[in-house]
This record gives sequence, structure tokens and C-alpha cells, in this order.
Amino acid sequence: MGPTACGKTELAVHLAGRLPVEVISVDSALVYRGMDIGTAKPDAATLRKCPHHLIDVIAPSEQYSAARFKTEALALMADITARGRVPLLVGGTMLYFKALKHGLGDLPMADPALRRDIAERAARLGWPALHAELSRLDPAAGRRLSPQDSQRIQRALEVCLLTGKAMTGLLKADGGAALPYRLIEVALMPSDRAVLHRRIDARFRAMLAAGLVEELRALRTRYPLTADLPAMRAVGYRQAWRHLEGEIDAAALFATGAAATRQLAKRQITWLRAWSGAEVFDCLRPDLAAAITAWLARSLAEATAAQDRSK
RNA sequence: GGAGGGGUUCCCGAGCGGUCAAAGGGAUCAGACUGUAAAUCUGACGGCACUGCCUUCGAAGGUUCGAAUCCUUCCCCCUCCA
Repeated sequence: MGPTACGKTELAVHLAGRLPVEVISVDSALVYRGMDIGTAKPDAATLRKCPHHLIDVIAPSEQYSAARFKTEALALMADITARGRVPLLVGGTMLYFKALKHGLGDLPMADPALRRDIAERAARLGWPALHAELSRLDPAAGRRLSPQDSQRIQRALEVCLLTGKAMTGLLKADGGAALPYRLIEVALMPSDRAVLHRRIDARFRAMLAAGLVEELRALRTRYPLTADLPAMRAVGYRQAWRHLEGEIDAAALFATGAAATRQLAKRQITWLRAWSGAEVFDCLRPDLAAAITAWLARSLAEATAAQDRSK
């Protein structure tokens, strides 16, 4: 686990060459086919050498979810362990890690028609009005959510209307069984935010030079895309979209894209600070790869020994 | 050389005698997070011994009970006419 631009992919490839692991991507943006430059997706040569699961699984016009991630990741983990190898989950989408580790409540899946309806009413009445409605159906959710928290209000309303019950109660009824794996958790954290920010700047500049805007232009001719699709709200793509629409110039594209990336990294770091159970490594230390390889090799050996003893 | 417009807290930008440490936006920092999560939202954001005090609105003076707001001089920017 680690924030964007901290070197996760590079490290994963390094580890895959030295340990009996198979990589599963834990990333809500890498799932999109054709979104390569802006997501810093490993290139074809790298993927041949070190295959990543859960990359390029859907079109940018489609939607993924934490629940789907959990299901697919668990299936892959079963396959991988059956082959006698160890799943190496690598990514920065902390909600997906959380869903995998702690499970999800027994909730209905997204209902596009209902969401459309709710969004339409919100456009007319404002989110506070829908928040008030939610407060009647699920008072606890109303208290928990800000009257402006469009996304969560929409989801909570959706769940209440679909099930006829308060979402808050369904969350408590957590139907998820315990994860049948021993987890070895590692977090990458930058010891110096300014250095990470410089890396982000350089990387986003490189993405633009590599043709991020052109990539998006091509994607728009290939798929029926709209600005409100989750894929098009991804960092970099959202700003490139505005640039293609003529709303912002090249300088603003760079500035806003880099800022959005910094903000993403900040949110990931906030998740990581609150996360318990992970061994933390400074992603800026020069001997990072060697240090983690050694630590992981030791942890794997210990885990294997513990498993043998319990048999 | 002539006619104007302007310099505001990190940036953009409102304010145009008191209710102004100064709207709003951006950035930044901190936090939340259950099927959209690279999303969405919340808080802080001049300093401090902080129900008050101190320092800020290009610089220096002045008017006034009181100025970012009015006057004078100076220093810089920009547009236009030559």
C-alpha cells in the first residue's frame, strides 16, 4: 500500500523477480483499458515480465466497484495460492484494501436508473433537500453525512429505497466472512512530502509529454464517454477533458493535474496513517527495494513456518 | 511626450471612511471514508502569552475620534494615443 508516485509498481516488479509471488493490482484506475499514460500503468514489456491481475478489466465507459474488486481479488488469491504461489496485492486504492481485509456490509449493488433519478432530483432541489429525505429514512446516516456529501447521500438513499431499510442497520449486519489468509501488510510512506510533490510534478509533466491529451482524445472517439463517468473523473483525465473542451489552457492543465495528484496522495497518506497492522517503510530511502525484499522474505518464511506448525 | 487603469493576506480576486485580519475561489495543511473511492465530503488557513492583543492591504507622510478605503509625494506595473 502506498500513495501515488511513491514507487509501488517498480517495487512490485522487483519483488516478483525475487519471491514466489504473483501481483494483483489494487487500483481503481488501472482497471480501465486504454487508460495507460495517465494512470502510470506498467508498460507492455513490464507486464510480460511481471503479469499484473486486475489491470485492463473494463472499458472506460464501464464502472468498477469495491465489491467487484473484493470478489475478483478473492478468486485470484484462491487461484494463486492453489498454484503454490503467494498473492502480492499492490496499489493505492485504500477502500479496496479495506473491503478485502474487513469485508463489506450486505448491501445491494448500484442501480443506475435509481442513481439517475436521485441525481436529477438533486440538481433540482439541491443535495441538502435529499439529505433531509435521507434523514427521515435513516436518521443515523443523516447525522453521519454532511448535507453536501452528494456521493454518500446518493448511495445511502439508493440503499434505503432499494431495500426499504436503513442503510446503517445493513452495515452492522456485516455478512462478510473472515479473510482466509494470513496478511503481511506493508505501507510505503514518504518521509518528506516536498520530495513526493516534486516527483508528482515531474511525473505529470512526463505524462503530458507522452501524450496524455492525445490518449484521451482517441478514447473519446472509441468509447461513448461523458465527463461524469468514474473513469473520466480520474486524476489527469478530468483535467485533460477540460483542456480538450477548451476550458483550460496547457499551463492550467499542468497546474491543476499536478495539484489533483498531490491531493490524491494526501488522501492516501491519511488512510495509511489511520491504518493499523502494516509495517511502514520510507519510500524515499535509497535501499528501499533491498530492505523490503529482505523483510518480506523473512515474514514469508515465518508465516509459512507458522502455517506448517498449525497443520 | 500625451490619456487613462492598477499595485490587497502563498496565488487569483472582492472591498472603496467604522460592522475588516479583510468576501469568494485556488493552493496548502489536517481529518472523514462500506458496491462511483484517482471519488465524495469536513475543518484550519497573518502572529500571539488567543472571549483580547499585536502586525498586515506598494513606500513614506498627512486628514480624521477612526483609513485597505480620503489627500500629498515617491516607487513599480498595464492599456491606449503619439
